[in-house]
Amino acid sequence: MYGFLEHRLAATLLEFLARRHPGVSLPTPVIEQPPNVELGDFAIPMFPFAKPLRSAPLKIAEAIRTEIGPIEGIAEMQVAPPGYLNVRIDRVWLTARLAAGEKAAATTPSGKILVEHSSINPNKAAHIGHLRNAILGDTFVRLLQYAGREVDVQNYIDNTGVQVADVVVGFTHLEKKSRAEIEALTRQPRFDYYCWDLYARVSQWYEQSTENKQTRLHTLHAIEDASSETAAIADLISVAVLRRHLETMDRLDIEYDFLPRESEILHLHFWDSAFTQLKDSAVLTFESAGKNKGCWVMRRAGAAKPLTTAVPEEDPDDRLHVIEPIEGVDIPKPKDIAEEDQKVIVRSNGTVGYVGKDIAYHMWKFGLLGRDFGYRKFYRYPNQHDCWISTTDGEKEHPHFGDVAEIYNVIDARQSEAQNTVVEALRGLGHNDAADHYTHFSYEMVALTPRCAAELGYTLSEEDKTRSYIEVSGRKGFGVKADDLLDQLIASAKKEVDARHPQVDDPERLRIATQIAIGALRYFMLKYTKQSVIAFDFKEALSFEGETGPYAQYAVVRATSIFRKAGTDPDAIAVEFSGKLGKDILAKHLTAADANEIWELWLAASKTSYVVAQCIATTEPAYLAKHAFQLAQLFNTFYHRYPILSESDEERKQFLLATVAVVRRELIRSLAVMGIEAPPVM
RNA sequence: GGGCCCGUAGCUCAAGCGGAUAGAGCAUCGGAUUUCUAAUCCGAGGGUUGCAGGUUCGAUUCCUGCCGGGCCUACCA
Repeated sequence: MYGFLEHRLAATLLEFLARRHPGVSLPTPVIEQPPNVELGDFAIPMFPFAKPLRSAPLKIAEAIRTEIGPIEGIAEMQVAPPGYLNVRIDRVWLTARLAAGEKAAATTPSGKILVEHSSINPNKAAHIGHLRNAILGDTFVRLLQYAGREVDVQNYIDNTGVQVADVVVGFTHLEKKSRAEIEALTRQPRFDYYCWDLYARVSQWYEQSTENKQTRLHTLHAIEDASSETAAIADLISVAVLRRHLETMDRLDIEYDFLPRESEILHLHFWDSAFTQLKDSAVLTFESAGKNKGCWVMRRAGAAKPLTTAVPEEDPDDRLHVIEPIEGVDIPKPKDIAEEDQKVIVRSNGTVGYVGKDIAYHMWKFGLLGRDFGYRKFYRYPNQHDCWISTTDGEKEHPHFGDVAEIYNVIDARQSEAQNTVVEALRGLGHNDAADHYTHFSYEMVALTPRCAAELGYTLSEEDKTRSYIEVSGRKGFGVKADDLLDQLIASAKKEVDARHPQVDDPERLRIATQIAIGALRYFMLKYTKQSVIAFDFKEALSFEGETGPYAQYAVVRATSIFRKAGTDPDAIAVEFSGKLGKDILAKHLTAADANEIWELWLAASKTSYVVAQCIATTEPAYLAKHAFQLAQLFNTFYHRYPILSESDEERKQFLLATVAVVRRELIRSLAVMGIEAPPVM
């Protein structure tokens, strides 16, 4: 509603100025909100018009005010020094519509959108870094759906890389387990935790001898042969861990539609198809000499001349790659600088790297590959929604995945180089339209504060102690597991609920505590802007007070309890106010002496769709978190200042109730987009 | 070396395309509960927006140069 009015105001203003000053090129008016409601609801700085119109800002504002004529939804305009045109919304116009529950005007019909998120390597338990990814991704999905878009959610499973091989090595070489024994272990409730520890042990074991390290290579090769025992074990492990990840994310109401796996990209020869096209269009070139001799390479944009002295040992930690220096390992400096402008896609031994497979996968996403996955049902959510997985020979009947016009990849900022390579490959193939609709939804990592690391029992170097944060490391088993954090949050919330509501039965108390825990966690991950590194701290994450999910949930609970006490239905009351009688009451109470404070609530409540649109345009869900918090904050202040049920003026009481009803509805909607439910009591 | 990101109150973070007096939460201190139950509210203190220039009516925001920190830069995934 708010955005609709803003848009109308801007358009009318520009049209007016263009008519009044034909032939003058004018800047787009900036529309913002004045510092306080006393001044109005929109503020338009006139300074940018001063030069082109060769007139003083105040004079322009005055001319607009007196000459522009009536605009539907706008009540009046005022000129304010040093050069603003302040605009007041027609309060009855807006509130009556808002009470009716209208959402923003329908978006222009457009195709399906594919969102890829989570993409956790299926070799160990999910940790807080994965939570940020999944929560950002899932919230973005909900934002798109709120705006009326159709969305497919995909979770890319990298099940053939070294990270899975490492855990296989752990089972077969460290623990000397048979396939049957491993299979029995996969049925443990938290098999992913077992793998978490084992993965860390394997990394240490590799460092003990070069012989041990050889095992990794042999295992990796064995996995590539789909008919081998090792491949069967790898599949057993990765599928079991994947199932655990789905369960963990389901605790947070995060669901997927399709799980494309790297094994199928390999076995269904996606790469062959992509490779042919990439060669034909000369995106890839063969190196016959030099450092990259025998490789197929891509030229890299804005490339680098590394001066690396210390370093690299891989830790292929999902799509969130962590690279850690290994002491005593010295890598020679690259000599030929020109070769550093190249990105190796196919190695000299003929095997294709990760980026190559990603290029093929993205060609498939846009329907440009000419091949498709096989599909079978893999996981059914409690709400009967099916999640599909890729296979080589699937079911005949399946939904149509891929082949979309627009995609979003929720992937850590550390991967932007790789993401750019994929986009450039698409451009090189002539698919500029696809490249233009490829969005890397980039965000910063979650790290641990030194204090948090110490709490987890890790001993830190003196250098680490001085850092503001320390990266998590799957390879070292250094991090906070997602399920552990959730368990801790639930336990903490449960204690409070138990103390406050002894009359409620225990299963219900647990249900409420779980909703609060999810609210706290999801809000925590959303309140930071994407480009901010979250330095994870238990104290902050476990907080239920102040700018938190439970604070907003509590506002809804309070609002709900007013209606329960009053014995009325909030939505019915709101709708009544869109009628003639309601409008009369609104007109009376919104223009009263103390009306500004209550009007602020209505105004804030009118912004949900506007904020959602902003979140989508900027791929920044944090704005919605802020919106929900502000609504809750305004409501809490209002709640304290205005006793509602004891209001003696019946008409005013209805007005206050309508205010609560609308704010409550918008708060519930906003929280729902963040995947947060308000419990019945708190 | 090159690319991307960050530096704002004691701490953690905000600040729509450059706009009016730089805002929240936490922490600290002082208040509010016969009420729609305080996971709440009210108030106070706390800022040379890393430093130095530049652009202009106006800069936390844009440009340049420093200082400090992070990530990326591999025939790993």
